[in-house]
Amino acid sequence: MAKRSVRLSRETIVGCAMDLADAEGLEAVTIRRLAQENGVTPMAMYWHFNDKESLLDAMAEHLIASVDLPEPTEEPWDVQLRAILGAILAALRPHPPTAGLAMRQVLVAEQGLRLAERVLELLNRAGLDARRAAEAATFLLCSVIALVGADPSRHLAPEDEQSKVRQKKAVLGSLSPARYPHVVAAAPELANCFGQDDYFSLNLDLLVQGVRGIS
Amino acid sequence: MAKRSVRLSRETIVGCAMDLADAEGLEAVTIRRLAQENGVTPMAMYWHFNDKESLLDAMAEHLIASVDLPEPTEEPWDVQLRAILGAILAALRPHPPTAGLAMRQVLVAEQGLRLAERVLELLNRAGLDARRAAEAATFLLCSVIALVGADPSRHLAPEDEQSKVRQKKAVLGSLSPARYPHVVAAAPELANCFGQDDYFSLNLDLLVQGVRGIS
DNA sequence: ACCTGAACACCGTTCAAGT
DNA sequence: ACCTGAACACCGTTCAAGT
Repeated sequence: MAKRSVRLSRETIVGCAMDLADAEGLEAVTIRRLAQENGVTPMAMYWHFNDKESLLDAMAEHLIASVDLPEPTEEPWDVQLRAILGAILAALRPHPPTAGLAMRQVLVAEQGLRLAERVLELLNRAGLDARRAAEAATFLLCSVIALVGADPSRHLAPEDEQSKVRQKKAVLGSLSPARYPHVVAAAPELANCFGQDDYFSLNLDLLVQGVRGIS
Repeated sequence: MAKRSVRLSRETIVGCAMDLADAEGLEAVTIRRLAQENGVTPMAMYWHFNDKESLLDAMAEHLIASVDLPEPTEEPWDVQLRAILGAILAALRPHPPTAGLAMRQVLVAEQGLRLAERVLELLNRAGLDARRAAEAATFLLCSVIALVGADPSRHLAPEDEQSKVRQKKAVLGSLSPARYPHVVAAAPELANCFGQDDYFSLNLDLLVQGVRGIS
C-alpha cells in the first residue's frame, strides 16, 4: 500500500497494474487494489480511466509499445519475419499473465500498426496475395501471443511451479504405456517444455517455415 | 430463470454454462447466474462442484470430449495431422468464448490424452525427436485454440458485429497510406478475416507445413 | 444425498460533492 | 484538474442447518 509519491498518472497506474499482474496474476489487477496500492480511493481511478476496459486497453498498448521492432534490412523475408516475431516474443515473454491482452490493440496502437505493416509487407514479398497475407498476419500475431500466454505455469511461485511440473510428470508417466505410448515416453518434455528457450525458437521456426509452405 | 425440470446434475450445469457463455460471453458464467438459471440457490452449485475453477475445468473437459477424433488411416502423416487439427477446430469453433478453456484439460481429460497421443505419434513419424515433438505438439494445440479463441468479435450480437467490422474497416482504411500502405490496402481483409472458412483452412495449412519445415 | 439461509469479504461503477 | 464519501448491484465462498 505504498503511498503515492506526488501525483497519480495513467502511466504510473499502468506500470503498477503490470507489476501487479506479473507478481500475482491478471485477476489481482483490480480497480480497488490499484487504488490501495497507490494510497488513493478506488474512485480516483475513474478520473484517469473511463472504466476497467480502458485500463486493460492501456496495458495492452504498453505491452505493444515495448516491442523493439528491428529496422528493415536487405536480408530475405524469412529472416526478417523471424526477427520481428522474435522481437514480439521477447517483449511479451516477461509478462505471461498479460500477454493475451496484446491482441486487443495490435491494429489500434501506433506500434502495433507499424508491426502489422512490416509483417504484411514481408508476407507480400513471400508471395502471398493481400487476402492471404492479412489472414496469415493475424494468425501469426495470435500465435506468438499463444506461445507465451498459454503457459499454464502462469503466476505461480517458483517452488509451486517446480512441484507442479514434477506432479504433472508423475501423472503423465504413470499412464498406461499400452494406450498412450508416446505421451508416456514424452512425459518429462510435455510437463516441462513451456517457457524453455527451445520451445520458443522451435515454434517460431515452425511459423516461419509454415509461411514458406503456403506461399 | 427456467425452473429445474427434476434434479440438478454436473452435466446439466455444464451444459447450461456452455449455452450461457455462447450467448453472453464467458463473463456471464457466474455461480449465482447459473443457480438462478436453474431455479436454485447459489450454494447448491457447491454440492456439484468444489469451486468455480472446477466448473471451468468441467467445461474444458466437455469441450475436449466433443472433438470427433478421426480414426488412424494409411494416409501420410501430414494429411492425418491436418485432419486431427481440423477436428479440434471444428469442435471449438461453435464456442469462441470458451475455446481458451480447452488448454487446461488437454493433458488431463481422456480424450485430450488420446488426441495428444495421436499428434505425438504423427510428429514422430514426421521425423521429430521426442523433445521436439512434445514442444511442437503443445504449440499446435495452443495455436488451434488461438485460431478460434482470439476472435475479437466474440459474444457480440450479429448486428453489433457487422457494425464493428465496418467501423474497423473505416478506421484502418483512413490511416496514412504513406506510412501504412499494406495495412490500408488490406483494411477490408484485416477487419473481416476472423472466423471465415478461408482464415481457418489457410492457417491450418500453415501449421502443418510448418511441421514439415522443421522436420 | 441434495439443498437452503445468513453472513463475509470482495468486485465495478455512479453521482454528488469537496479542494 | 484531481480526488473523496456514500451508495448500488453485483461477485465467490463458508458454515451451519434443514429434508
